[in-house]
Amino acid sequence: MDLKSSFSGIFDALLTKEPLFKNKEALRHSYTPAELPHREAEIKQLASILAPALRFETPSNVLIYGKSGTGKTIVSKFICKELTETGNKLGVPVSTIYLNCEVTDTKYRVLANLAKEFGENVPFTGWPTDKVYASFKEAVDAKKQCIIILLDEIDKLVGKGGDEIIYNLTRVNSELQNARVSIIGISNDLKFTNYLDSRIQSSLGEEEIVFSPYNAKQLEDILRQRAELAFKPGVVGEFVIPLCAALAAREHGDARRALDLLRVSGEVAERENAEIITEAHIRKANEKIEADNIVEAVRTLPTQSKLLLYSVILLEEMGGRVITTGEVYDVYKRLCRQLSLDVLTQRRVSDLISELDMLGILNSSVVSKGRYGRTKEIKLDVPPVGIRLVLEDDIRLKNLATFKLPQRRLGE
DNA sequence: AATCCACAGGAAGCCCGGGAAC
DNA sequence: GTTCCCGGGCTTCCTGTGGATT
Repeated sequence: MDLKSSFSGIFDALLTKEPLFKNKEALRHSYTPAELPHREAEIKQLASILAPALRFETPSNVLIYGKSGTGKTIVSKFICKELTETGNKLGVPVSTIYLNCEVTDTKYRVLANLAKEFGENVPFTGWPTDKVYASFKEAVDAKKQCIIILLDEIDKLVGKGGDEIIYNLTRVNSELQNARVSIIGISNDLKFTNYLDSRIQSSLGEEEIVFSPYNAKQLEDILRQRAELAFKPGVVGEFVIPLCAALAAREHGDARRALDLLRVSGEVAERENAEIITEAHIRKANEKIEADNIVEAVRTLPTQSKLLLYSVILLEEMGGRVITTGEVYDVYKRLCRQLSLDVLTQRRVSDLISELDMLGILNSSVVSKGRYGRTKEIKLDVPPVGIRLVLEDDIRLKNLATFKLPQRRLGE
């Protein structure tokens, strides 16, 4: 086989091929368009709450609710940017800090990050939390200024001692001489406040804004605006945007999902050397996104969870009865021995199974089988064959491909 | 009605690695 | 070096439980 002749210039061909996009960035989540359609009311509301900062009064704390992809983050960031800029123009020092609590999900980390924003040198671990707090306060209070702290995904903080932080931050003003601090909390979880201490509830939720999901029509407008920027003219047919919008609307009106869908559709079409996006491309893109999400979720699982998942797959492949925690644990123990890995306790395994359930990889429900005890009934929620391959791709699990479960004893 | 299975799932605390301070 | 703090994964110990079976 003559590799050289058949493949030389392979990149040339790919480069000269005319792409359908003119600016793919416009479809990314990080892209902030000049206008945010269907969020005018929320923008106005948030702006009026924060406006006092420009008169050097402390704005109320705000809680913003809404499901993912409803524009909470983008609107808040947008307002904060405007606020800082206006502040600069007027000579009023306003600074805003954005923190995503999914990453910084403990009180220490939140404080450390905040302190760092103000130039304090705080190690990412090591100090007592009080000290970090003190250092943060000192840095903030160094000059007369208004500070708005944007805590995204604030719901991720509760239960990890993060409530304490929220409480401290909402009352830090009483300990400050010069600066003023306000908090904007952004939560995906509508019932978030239920888990909070009532003292925090009242101080954090002085103002509340709810972002409702976009409907299909609104998603269309958003997509249209972005498609205009992202694609070359004539690429996006009449039906493309309504279809993408409709598919995304089924996922609780998630604009991010809609944008992903549009982008991936374009990529699929491009790869097939098509000149316009067709319905088939969109359907394919939709499946691809779903599959990619699962694969990514499985691939990044910790080893023990992978092993558990593998156990479930083996049991499922044997067919027959429903799978219970005890059975999974048995198989899991064998796999561990085979790979000479530590065996976790059943208690821990039970938690791991629940985690897999939350990730949507498994489906587990607690059932009582009367005399035969109470257990979780476990079902796989992903295609077994594909996922099995993903798991076997992990170096640590390589040897599993040859592992065989002993046949079940007869009569059982 | 009482029993009892096969776990669920809460509470507390251990251990470890990372790091600072002394 | 020793001693302290933090967070995360994990174990130990525990109490709770729905309903088939006795």
